[in-house]
Amino acid sequence: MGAYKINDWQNLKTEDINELQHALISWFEKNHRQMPWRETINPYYTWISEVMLQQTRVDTVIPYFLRFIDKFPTVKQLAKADEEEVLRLWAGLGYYSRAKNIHRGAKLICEVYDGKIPENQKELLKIPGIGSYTAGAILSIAYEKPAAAVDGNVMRVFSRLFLVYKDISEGSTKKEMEKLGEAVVSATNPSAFNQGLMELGALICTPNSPKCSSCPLSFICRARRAGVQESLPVKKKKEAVKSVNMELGLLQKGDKVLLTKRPPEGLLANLWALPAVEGTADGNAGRSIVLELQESYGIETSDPEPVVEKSHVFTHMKWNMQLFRLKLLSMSDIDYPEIQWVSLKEMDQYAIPTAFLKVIKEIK
DNA sequence: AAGACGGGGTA
DNA sequence: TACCCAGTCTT
Repeated sequence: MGAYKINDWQNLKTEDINELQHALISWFEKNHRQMPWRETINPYYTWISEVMLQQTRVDTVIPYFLRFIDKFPTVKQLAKADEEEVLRLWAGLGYYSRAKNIHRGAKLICEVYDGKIPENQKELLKIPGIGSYTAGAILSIAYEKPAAAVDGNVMRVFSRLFLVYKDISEGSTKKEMEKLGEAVVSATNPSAFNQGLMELGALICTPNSPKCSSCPLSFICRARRAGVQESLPVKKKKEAVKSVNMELGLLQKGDKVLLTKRPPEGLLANLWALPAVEGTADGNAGRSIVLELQESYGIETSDPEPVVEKSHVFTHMKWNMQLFRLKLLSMSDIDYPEIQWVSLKEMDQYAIPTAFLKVIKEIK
C-alpha cells in the first residue's frame, strides 16, 4: 500500500466528495455533543470558545466559558475590562498568553472593526491569538464560509482517511492538510462539516483504539481498509521534559499568605504565586529566595526552614519545587503593588495558577 | 524549524 | 510515569 499523495485529492470525483460530506454532516447532526457555544450562532462565542479550546478539552472549557461570557457578554465589555480581571477568569485554564491576547484582540476589534469580529481570513489573522485554525473555525462556524479548520483532530482523521504518512508535526504537512481541508469542505454546510471532522476525531477516530466499527466514514477510509489505523498519524516523538529547580517562599501573617505577581513575560506571566526563584537547588537551599525577597521588596526574614518538596510536570517541563517557610522579621514601608497578603478565602479573587493553588492548599 | 507555553485525562 | 490533546507566538 503506497503512501497517499496529496495531489491525488485533486483527482477525486465530485461524487466522492459529496458522499464524504453527506455522511459526515448527517453523522454530526445526529451525534454531536451539546456545548454552550453551540446553542446559538454568535461570532463572539465562537471566538472565545475556540481560543479556550486550543490544547484544552471540552469538559475543562465549559465552566470557564460560561463564567467568561457571563462576566463579559460582548466584545465591547471585554475590551473595557481590566487585564487583571480577564486573567482571573482564565486562572486554571493554562496557556495564559491566550487571556492576554484575547483581551488585546477585543480592544483591536473595537478600535478597528467597530466591535464586529471580521469575516475574512486576512483580517482575522491580524488579531492576536488567532492563527490559521481559529480563523478557519470562526469563518466556517460563525459565518458559514467554506474555510478549512485544521487542528490536531482533523489531521489525525485526514491522515487515516487518505493514508497520509507524512509527519503531522511538520509545518509543511499542516499546510497540505489545510489545502485538503479547503478541497473537501462542504460549501453548503461548512460549519457542520468542520465540526463534524473534529467531533469524529474526539469521539470515534481517537488517537488510540479508534472505533472504526461505529465510524460513518469507514467505507472510504484507506487506513481502515489497509488495517493500519492504529499506526497513524505519524508524529515525531517529543523530547524528554527538562527539569527546572525552583525555590518557593512561604510567609504567613495571621491567616494570610504572601503572594507576588509574576513578571509580565515567560512562564505563568502576570499571575499571582508564591515568591519564587528559579534555577537553584544546591547546598544553600532556600538562601536565594531569602535574598530575592530582601532585594526586591525589603523583606527581612529568618533562616529558611524546609517544608516540602514537590514536583509538578508540565507538557515540556518538570518543576522541582522546594518550599521554605520564612518567618517575617521586618518589611519596608514602601507599598509594592506586586506583593499582597492573601487569605485562603480571598484566593479566588486572584489569578493563581493551579500548580501553586495546590501547594498552598496542601500547606493550610 | 524549533522552542516556549498549562493543565487534566488516560493507560 | 508517559503520552495525549479543539494551537499560537517568538526566536
